[in-house]
Amino acid sequence: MKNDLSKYKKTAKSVRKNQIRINNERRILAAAVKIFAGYGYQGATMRKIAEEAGLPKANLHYYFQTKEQLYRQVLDGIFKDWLAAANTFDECEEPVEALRGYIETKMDLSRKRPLESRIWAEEILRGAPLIQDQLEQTLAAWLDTRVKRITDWINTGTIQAMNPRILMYMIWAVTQHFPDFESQIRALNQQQNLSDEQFAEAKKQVVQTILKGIGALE
Amino acid sequence: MKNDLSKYKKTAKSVRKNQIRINNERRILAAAVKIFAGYGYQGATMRKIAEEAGLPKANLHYYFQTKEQLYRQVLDGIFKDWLAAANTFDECEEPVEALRGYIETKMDLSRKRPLESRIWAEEILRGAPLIQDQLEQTLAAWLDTRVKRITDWINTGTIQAMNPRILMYMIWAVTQHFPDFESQIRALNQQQNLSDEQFAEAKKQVVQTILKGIGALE
DNA sequence: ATTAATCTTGACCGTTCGGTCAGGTTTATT
DNA sequence: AATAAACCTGACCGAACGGTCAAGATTAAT
Repeated sequence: MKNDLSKYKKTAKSVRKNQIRINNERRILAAAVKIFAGYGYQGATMRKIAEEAGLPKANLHYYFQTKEQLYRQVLDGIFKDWLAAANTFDECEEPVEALRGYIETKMDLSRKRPLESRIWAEEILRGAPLIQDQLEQTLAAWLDTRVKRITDWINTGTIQAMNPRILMYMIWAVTQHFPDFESQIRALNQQQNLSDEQFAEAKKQVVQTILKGIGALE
Repeated sequence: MKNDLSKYKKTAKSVRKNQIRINNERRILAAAVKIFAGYGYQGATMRKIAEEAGLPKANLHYYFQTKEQLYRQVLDGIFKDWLAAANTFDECEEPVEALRGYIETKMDLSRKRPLESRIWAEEILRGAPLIQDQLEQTLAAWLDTRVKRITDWINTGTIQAMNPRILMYMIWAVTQHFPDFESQIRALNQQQNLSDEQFAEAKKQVVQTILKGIGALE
């Protein structure tokens, strides 16, 4: 009842009034991303998130009734960004440009938002208890349409025969490896995160290897 | 003091006596792998592990003083298997056979022991708080020698120029993706885990794509 | 100016966590 | 047979968890 937005009268002033709510929800969500990424769902505590957000713990429960609801909203935001990264894939006619654009976009997104990538990875690792439905419906449908496009390319002889699903799994695996296994890569790189130059090199090599690996280059 | 093995007198009988300890430690470790993999370090509880092992909780603390020590032993076991998988890499002279063998061995290991792969992934995801030293020393040294071998191949013109480290990251990413993201793959595969045939196809395509991608095939 | 809605918060609650321990049982040694 | 070492376990502990709530403060509507 407390958080039922429908009771807001939609006057100009009450809409602006929401600014407090909007601001605080944003602060809390940003803090939640940091804490969930750093400690995992179970390791994250409402106390830590409240500290990070600079708000009393009870205030978090005013905007998000439970820890699980807060976590769900974080996951929803990640899922949307995740799917949005596919635009490049759809915009290009040519397989080489479509795949190159998609891989590069995913690499850049992973570089820019590593925390989100790690939250996603942990959720999948735990068996996707909260987003199984979205995976089975939204993501499965998303994948199906891309698989069809790749299959068309194969049938017209534009690229060599292969299983398109496995190709997509490989792309996801490689692009998400850099944020998800950042601490391992850092330990193997003289305790330094990849520099922008190193990351650019990695991106280039990933694109080259995959495109050449499926016979789309040279 | 209780668990100090050094106080065992090394007579024939006392060595056999250890059987109780050996059996129970094995049972507890096996249960710990299941629970840590299913719930993560924080989500796993000593109670759940005790239930899985069929022992009273206090008994776990008799063999492993703390949850963290139990977890460390689980991680150590995984790390050893992880490195042992590299034998194929070292046994072959030819780059194609060495890399193919290594990739296939890693794929098979991931298929056979997905729980261990997930525990490792979660530890890295959390920033490798307990195994940073091993990564920076043992694993870094391990990687260096393999990088040298690949560099030799490049210098002798056996394979094309590339960054060997990034190649290894890609191999790790792809091989570990299948167990780590199993629930995602399942959701995209009609709610069915990959069959043996599907997995064999994936293994073949992964090997082909990477080897061809670095110019080692055709 | 008054009322109502929204927001804020310290104090508190029941539950579960990792871990302890005393005292009993089983196994090995002599 | 007696002693000692190793093993077992129900009951318990303080700490930390997610979540609640009443009462006050702030903001919006009239």
